[in-house]
Amino acid sequence: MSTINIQILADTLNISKSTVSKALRDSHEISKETKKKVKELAAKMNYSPNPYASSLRKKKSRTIAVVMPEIADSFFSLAINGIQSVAEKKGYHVLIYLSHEKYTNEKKILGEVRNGRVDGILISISKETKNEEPIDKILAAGVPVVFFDRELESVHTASVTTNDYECGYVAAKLLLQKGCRRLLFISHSASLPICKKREAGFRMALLDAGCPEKKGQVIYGTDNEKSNYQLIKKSLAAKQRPDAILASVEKIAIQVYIAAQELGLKIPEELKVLAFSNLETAPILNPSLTTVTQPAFEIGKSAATILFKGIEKKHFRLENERVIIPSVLIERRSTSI
Amino acid sequence: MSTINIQILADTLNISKSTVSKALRDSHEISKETKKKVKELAAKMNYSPNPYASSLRKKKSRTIAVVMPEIADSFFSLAINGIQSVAEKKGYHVLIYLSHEKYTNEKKILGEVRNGRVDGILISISKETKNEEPIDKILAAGVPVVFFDRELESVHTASVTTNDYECGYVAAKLLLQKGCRRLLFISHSASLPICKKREAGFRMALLDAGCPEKKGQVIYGTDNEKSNYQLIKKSLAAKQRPDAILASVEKIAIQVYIAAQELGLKIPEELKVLAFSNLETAPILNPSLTTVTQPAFEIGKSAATILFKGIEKKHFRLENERVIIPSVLIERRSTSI
DNA sequence: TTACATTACGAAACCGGTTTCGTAAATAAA
DNA sequence: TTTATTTACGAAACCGGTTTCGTAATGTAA
Repeated sequence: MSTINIQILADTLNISKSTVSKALRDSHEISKETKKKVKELAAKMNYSPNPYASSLRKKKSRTIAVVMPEIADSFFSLAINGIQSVAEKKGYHVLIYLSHEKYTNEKKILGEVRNGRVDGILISISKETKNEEPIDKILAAGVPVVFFDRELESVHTASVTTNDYECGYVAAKLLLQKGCRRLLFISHSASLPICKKREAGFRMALLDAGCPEKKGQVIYGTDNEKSNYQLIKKSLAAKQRPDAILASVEKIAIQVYIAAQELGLKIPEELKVLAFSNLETAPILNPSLTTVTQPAFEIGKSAATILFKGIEKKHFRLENERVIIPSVLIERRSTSI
Repeated sequence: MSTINIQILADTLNISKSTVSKALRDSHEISKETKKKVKELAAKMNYSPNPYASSLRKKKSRTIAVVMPEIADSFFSLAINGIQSVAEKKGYHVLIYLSHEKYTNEKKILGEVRNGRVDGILISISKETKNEEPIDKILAAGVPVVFFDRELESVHTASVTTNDYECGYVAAKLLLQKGCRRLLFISHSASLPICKKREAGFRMALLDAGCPEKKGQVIYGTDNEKSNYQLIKKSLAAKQRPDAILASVEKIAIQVYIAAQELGLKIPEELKVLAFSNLETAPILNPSLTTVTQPAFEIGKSAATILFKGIEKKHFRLENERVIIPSVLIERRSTSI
């Protein structure tokens, strides 16, 4: 903790601390000579004002919070990159919180950022989250909130998402076009809006193609990679095994590859695979993976941009901002005929 | 910004704010009944104390900063995970800063966390960083700093790294054992200690194997993926092309795969590849990639643990802490004979 | 009954800035 | 020359907590 403060500067120069404060922030009330003296001394003494003292008085923290389920995931790291790029330009600091997909963690986190710690919040909700109360409390406290990717639809605030329904539809359609008939959608959540939309698109594509609804055409993974692996392996080892898998997230796709490899199932000949994924390695997988690639960086960037509007413009109506940035389907070998 | 503060609680209950403050923190000076009243009202009003007011008085922010070159990289996201897991348990908040491999960015960031904003700093330096001044200033201000992965050796403080020299040696040795003779080490920096150590280990293995030192056996990549791709492609297209590549970082390995694919060079038959990498997809690449896998999570966890010792124990001597957590060589198909 | 200790609380200082407001001195306008 | 205005600065309040210290009321020991 630096022991040098504005009072020391003032005493050293035999002026008042108000003068120092104003001089450092280029107030018109202060003469050029005084400003020069003050700034030189400040530089010499490596003085930098305590941000919390300033925050207390100004009621602005110049800090935002990013609340996410996890970080070791291509989508989320790219999204943070996008968020950070905007925050950096604006001169804001970024606090990172991980819910680890638990509602209770998320609730606790949200309780800790409701009290002036941050000027705004970007959040991608946990799988478990259904209750809007923690977020509503934040909004009630006047702190702007923007959802990115995973939203809670019942909360009236801005969101930046991608066209999940369409992507689910298009992905399933591609698999159908490639001649697959026993499609399996492996989702990482039965309740998250993004997953439900992808699932709905998937189901609709099957209906449109005249495929009868079958039970077991959608299964739900967990957060545990091993149990997902078991689940997938079991499903791929069944007599009536799927001939195509659509994975809702990259972590599941990886387990599908491993399970298929383990079982000696050839992709794409015996099993086609398509995944929602931001894996940089998709083009060099064995075989290269067809993906629905989300604009992760742009989602982060756009969400942050909207958040800053909400922070800086008092009468900006966040709840009217519902941005949808389309994902891109990139065909690769894992779905070739 | 929540408008409800300790004064409002006090007024509502017709007691003083000192009593409220003490009651909320279970001071022995306050009677059970008063504590109960205060806590109930606080809960009812969703009161949560302003952390910056508290920080100002206590001279503790319960916040740490993590300064890294980038975040969209498996190593760094896993490291953050490790850091976060410790911070969470300790009840600390985590600020994330990205230097984007630029010294000037890093310097600016370090200037902004020297003033009470954080109680400690975890840093992995940028490629460009050679000057210890910004970090020394922080240490001089009494803020503990711990390096993780990328350290600045001239600064006297704690560091958590991996056994880079040995890994460089072992990796090269493996490639030699597989019959390769024209090894190429592609490094992402000529100056970073971790890269220099890996390179030194690599060179030593070649010497020990009686391979004459050749120029061009080590080349240096940039931060730009396209230019790395060009560099690699050029090198692989040369007459005397390498028969094995050791990549110092996963981003480079990916470009090697893409370039080899583009040139129709078969891995591992015509080119063996080994990379320092934390890619989750290493086992399912085409072909699966032999890696030196760094204990990213553990490095983050260990660095954070040491940092908190430095924060909490006044007389803990950080400069004596030099932890080295070994990496693991995992053989896969990309180096098979 | 007196002296001393304990309990429970409030007033005020404090952390380190920012902001408001008052004012002396210098300058401009009348 | 007098009055109005501008310039440049300082004193003090303020942000919202925490902490120190003083003290009235009650309890306990001598």
